[in-house]
Amino acid sequence: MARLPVYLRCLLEVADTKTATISSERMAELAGVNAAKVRKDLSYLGSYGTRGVGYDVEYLLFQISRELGLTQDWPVVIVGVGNLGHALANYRGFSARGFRIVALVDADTAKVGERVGDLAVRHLDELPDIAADESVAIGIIATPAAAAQEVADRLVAAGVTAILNFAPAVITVPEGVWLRKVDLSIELQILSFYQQRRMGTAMADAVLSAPGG
Amino acid sequence: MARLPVYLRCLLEVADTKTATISSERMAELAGVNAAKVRKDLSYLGSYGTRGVGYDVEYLLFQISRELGLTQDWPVVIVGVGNLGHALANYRGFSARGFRIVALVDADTAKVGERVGDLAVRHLDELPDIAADESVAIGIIATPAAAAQEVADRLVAAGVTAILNFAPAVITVPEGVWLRKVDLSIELQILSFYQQRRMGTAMADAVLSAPGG
DNA sequence: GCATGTGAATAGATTCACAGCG
DNA sequence: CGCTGTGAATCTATTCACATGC
Repeated sequence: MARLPVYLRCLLEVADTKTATISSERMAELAGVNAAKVRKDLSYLGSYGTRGVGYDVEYLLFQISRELGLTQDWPVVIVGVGNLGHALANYRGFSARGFRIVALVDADTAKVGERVGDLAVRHLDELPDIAADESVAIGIIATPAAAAQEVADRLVAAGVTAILNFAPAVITVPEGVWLRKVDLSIELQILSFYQQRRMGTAMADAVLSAPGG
Repeated sequence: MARLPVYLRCLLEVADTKTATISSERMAELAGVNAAKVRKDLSYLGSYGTRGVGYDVEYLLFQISRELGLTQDWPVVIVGVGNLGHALANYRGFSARGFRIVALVDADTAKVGERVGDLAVRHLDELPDIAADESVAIGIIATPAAAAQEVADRLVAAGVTAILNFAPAVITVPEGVWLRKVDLSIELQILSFYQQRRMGTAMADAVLSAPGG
């Protein structure tokens, strides 16, 4: 369920305000979804609500954290230390949720040794050692598109079983390895698509409402 | 249709290899989806394929570009010039698709004047002027979560009708404004969720297959 | 013959509406 | 009485399977 992390964030905000319980309706408002959806989603975790009252904020926080595996910390390696790799390495949202960046690697020897925050960039060839030493569970690909598939293959070979791909390329991984992708350019193209359609209809409307149209 | 940009990218790659036509099956392979889905998606644009042959690569490229509104360029403003804002400002994938970053703005006066690539950071208060002068169509929010809603309100007030939100917060916009969000931390949490479940089942399997289990 | 385009079938997600419980 | 939990209804997306046309 891709919405659990959103609920988690909402609950953390609510917990700050010393609110003890929350209704599905209030939660839906905060999360920007339908109340029935909230209840159905939460019911998959078990019956953690109280009828007539709502959900206990602290208890639900714990249950969702546990379900998402956030009660343990996950060592993460970032491959590709360009602009995006830098930004991801410094992104506070990761550490706030128990994701610990344990290594930055790059294929470019010129970048090896460069310091980013607490870490020094290491070479891609060291990936197997790093993965083994640090028990890396998640790999982030922040390389150019052309390198993405090879990097994915190397991550898998090193034993990494979950990959987040920021490179604008479709990559394939073996059965049993989880893969998610974020394509920044695609997000803008989707917005462009809607803007484009708006203009199409705006023009059509203008024509239709024009005198004599 | 969120898959059109993926098809576009695949077609661009194929076009580089001087291939004149492409079948839905080959396209599906490149895009990592089902062939029937490709055909159904493309059929919404019109009947641009030839039975027994496939799709003309150049023609389809043009049709998809047009549908996505990529035949014109879209002025984009980025709000928030932290690590992520920097990375987005330098991201080549945007300009490659006709998205032109025309301004970087930040609420922090200490950042105003700082140069990032060709642009100097301007103050958030200048947003209405910038939006009007540059006909900004798309705004990108790369601020901390706490500032996101106010920035969105300001973008809307300045006439921006499409917003891409990178801040980890649910924001609301008026009817007629398109909003998409990318939450980096949520993507990792989803992977964590699957890893967590894998461990759960791995343990269950281990127990079940243990001698006497 | 071969690959598209598309109705029909299926699967999945969302919403409704209300029974059940505190 | 209020709010959860959930079966049923609805809507949307995906896949199948084949008629259609080059």
